[in-house]
Amino acid sequence: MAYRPTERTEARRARTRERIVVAAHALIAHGGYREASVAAVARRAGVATGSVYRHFGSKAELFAEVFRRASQHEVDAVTAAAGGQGPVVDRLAAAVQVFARRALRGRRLAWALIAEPVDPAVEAERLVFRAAYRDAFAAALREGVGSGELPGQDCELTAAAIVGAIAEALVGPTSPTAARSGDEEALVAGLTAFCLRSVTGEEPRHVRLDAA
Amino acid sequence: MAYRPTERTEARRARTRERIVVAAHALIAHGGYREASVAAVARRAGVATGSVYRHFGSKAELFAEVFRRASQHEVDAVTAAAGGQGPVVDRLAAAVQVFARRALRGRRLAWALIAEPVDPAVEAERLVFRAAYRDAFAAALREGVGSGELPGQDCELTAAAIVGAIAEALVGPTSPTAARSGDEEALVAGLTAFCLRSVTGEEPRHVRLDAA
DNA sequence: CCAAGAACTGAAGCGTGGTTCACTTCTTCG
DNA sequence: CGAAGAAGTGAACCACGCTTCAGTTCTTGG
Repeated sequence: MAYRPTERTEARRARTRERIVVAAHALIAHGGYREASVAAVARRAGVATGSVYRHFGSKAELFAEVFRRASQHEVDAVTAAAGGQGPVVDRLAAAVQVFARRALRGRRLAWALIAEPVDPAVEAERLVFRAAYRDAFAAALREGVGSGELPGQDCELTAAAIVGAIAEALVGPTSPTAARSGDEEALVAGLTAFCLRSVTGEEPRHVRLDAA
Repeated sequence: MAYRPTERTEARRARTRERIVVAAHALIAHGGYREASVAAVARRAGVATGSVYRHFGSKAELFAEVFRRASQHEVDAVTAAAGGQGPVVDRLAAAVQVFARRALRGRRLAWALIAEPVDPAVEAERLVFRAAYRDAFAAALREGVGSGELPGQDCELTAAAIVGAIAEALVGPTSPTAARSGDEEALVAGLTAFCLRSVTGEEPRHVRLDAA
């Protein structure tokens, strides 16, 4: 025998792998899934297309890792904001704002993470990602309901609805013009107000309709 | 000259076209965009694949029409519910419930209409569709704010957020288990409560954070 | 019935983009 | 240095599904 992988070569290998992930991330953040073909990723990473398959079994596997990393980063920020020590309402407001500001800062990436069409393997990562967001909100909500700071409600449902509301308002196709114009702070403020009303508001009596 | 299209043949042509649209709709409602290949649509409609192109310039054109029809149907129902005569709060509740119940009844179709990846031409139809939903809610909200029934708020933003919240809770990947278990009425009730709180609730004072 | 022309057919064409693989280059160690 | 074997290369391959089109069938008016 003659050649055995050594620390040096493994480090180089790891660095190449990293370059591929970074390149894929950059391409997704710029032009979404569409722009991030395997060939383009390889070109940007400075390797041959075939080399991508030395590090990842498939395109989906590569993208799953990119999603996992990017989403972890985002979720950590929101979870931290929601999980502090102050009043629950303040923490929820902070979490909404962190979510919204970060999404607005990197809108293309946010869309890719939240809504852009991806193949099933990557979709599975997204599910984890969105569930983590939901859980961050749900945990704070449960705490608030438990301590009496918030009225009784289905915390999981409220949390999911909040995630959907933010996503729609920020990156959805019906995003109000404010999301595209410069007034991002107004949008964030409005969204915060919406979310706080939705968790603290009293449900008014209303007619229950049976018609569908 | 000899052959001129007559009423009879035009009627047949229209019927064939209709069968194609219906077939595409059925396939989408069953298995989404994926299952609705041109070949499958043609097979189900009882025509050759090539014949589809006698009626539609492209697959996207066909699907745009299918989306337009299906979405119009849904939006009409929501708009009617939101646009009645009673108190705004009741109408909003009714609109949410109509939206939710219909989506739950045909979940696969709802997903296709609301969230499933489609190509740009169809996406344009979806934009119209979601905007119409938003507008139905926004109109009622503006009325409520105008009459003093609801507290002041950015009605467009609230409406978009409500659409997002419903979509996420019903068909999104973070949809709570209730959406999959049998207890759909509880889900609808919870969602209604969320939406009403979000439009009627008082925004509590909270610390405005500057950190992103 | 026949000619003209429209509708229909379905197999072949084609573009796209992920994946493979025979070959080259590089690294290690006796 | 030279053999062994891993990493890297990129052109060719291939699957998939929309689209086309030459040939066929159907409908109409003379």
